[in-house]
Amino acid sequence: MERKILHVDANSAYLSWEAVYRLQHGAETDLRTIPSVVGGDEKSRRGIVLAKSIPAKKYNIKTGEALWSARGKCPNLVVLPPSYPLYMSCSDAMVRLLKRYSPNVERYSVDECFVDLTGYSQKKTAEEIAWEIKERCRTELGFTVNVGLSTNKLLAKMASELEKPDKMHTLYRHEIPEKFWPLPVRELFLSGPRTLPKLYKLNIFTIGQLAHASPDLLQHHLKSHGLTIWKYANGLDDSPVIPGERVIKGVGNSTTSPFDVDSEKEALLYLLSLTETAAMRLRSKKMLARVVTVSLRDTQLSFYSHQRRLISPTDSTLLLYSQAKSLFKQMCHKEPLRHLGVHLSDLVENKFYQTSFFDDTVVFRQQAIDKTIDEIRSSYGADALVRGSFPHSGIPPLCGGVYEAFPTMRSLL
DNA sequence: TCTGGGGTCCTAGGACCC
DNA sequence: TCTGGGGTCCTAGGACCC
Repeated sequence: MERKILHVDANSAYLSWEAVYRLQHGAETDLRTIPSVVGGDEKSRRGIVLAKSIPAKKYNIKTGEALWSARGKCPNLVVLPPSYPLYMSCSDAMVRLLKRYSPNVERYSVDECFVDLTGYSQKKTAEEIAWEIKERCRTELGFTVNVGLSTNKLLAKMASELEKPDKMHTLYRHEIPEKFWPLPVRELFLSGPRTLPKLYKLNIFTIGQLAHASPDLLQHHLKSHGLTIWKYANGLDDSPVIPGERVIKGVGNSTTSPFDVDSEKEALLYLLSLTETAAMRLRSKKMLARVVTVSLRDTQLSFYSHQRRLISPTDSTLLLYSQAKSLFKQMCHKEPLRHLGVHLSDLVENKFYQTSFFDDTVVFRQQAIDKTIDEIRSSYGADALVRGSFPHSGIPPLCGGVYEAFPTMRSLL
């Protein structure tokens, strides 16, 4: 049976949500009507554009661009700091609205959802539902969305991007030659900045040209990725809409330091801080990690990473930190550091290991300490308990800190 | 006066085994 | 004497998404 899949995408999500919130709290100007962006804090070197208004887009301001560069393009640009809890509640409201049409709602990211309407649209057509969702987001939630409708996730997602904002479009198979193939190939999902030059070299500039290229040729030049985007260009995708919480593959934390980190002492404090939050998230998900990765970015913006596979998986902050520490020492970088990260992966549920593997009393004691620390922090706040090495170090004791706040994303559909 | 932070998946090459 | 070949696991790095 042909599926009916919707892709719902909040327009300029962070910025729209800020605008709606501020209007509801007495603001007179709608931020969506003036050149404005949501951006990170420049003083701590996080100064990039996270979301932009449509007027800001007209100044050629791009997401991810440095704020100083954006101000160069538009001197009276309004810059707002991000407020992530607000975005999460807006995202939740959107998901709740969508679940009134089908239980099969997949939160793809904080501002994008897929809905599988197959079997849930008896009274109205899928087109009518898509239109109604778009209207209700605007009238009931106060922000506009784009809705794409097709028979698979890829085409639904591409349909939602055909025209913005506040639009509903279909992209059914028979519409592919007319609506999809004339688009520049850079518009295609998974055609990123590294792939495009390779496609241009093969004289592929539109999605249609990619669709008609030889899959063998593409595979030869782009490996499996070539075949993936060839399928996408032909509108082929059979990935399912997966409702509910996704099984997490890894948890990581990384941070840009406000100052260049040029001493091992400071670097290790950062790694402890990052490990602490990553391990807390790991424990809150009742998982253990088998692989620890340390990543570094130096002031030249070069990126390095080292990882290590552990003999047995663990969720202990101090065990994970001792691995991070030894990985860091092994990396013996030279340049001052700008950015540090700790990532925990190859996760397993901790119920399998909890009782049988650890008969080591040191490990038991460590688990008890971690549990107590987690409980104190969840009852009295994250800063209720701080390791003694952090005060006056200039380094926050719990870096990252986005605990359960954000939904995870899938890099593939 | 310097481009965040959270993810997922893929690939090449080396180690090691039989 | 002059080193096969297939498979698996591990690691570092790359690419992409929002």
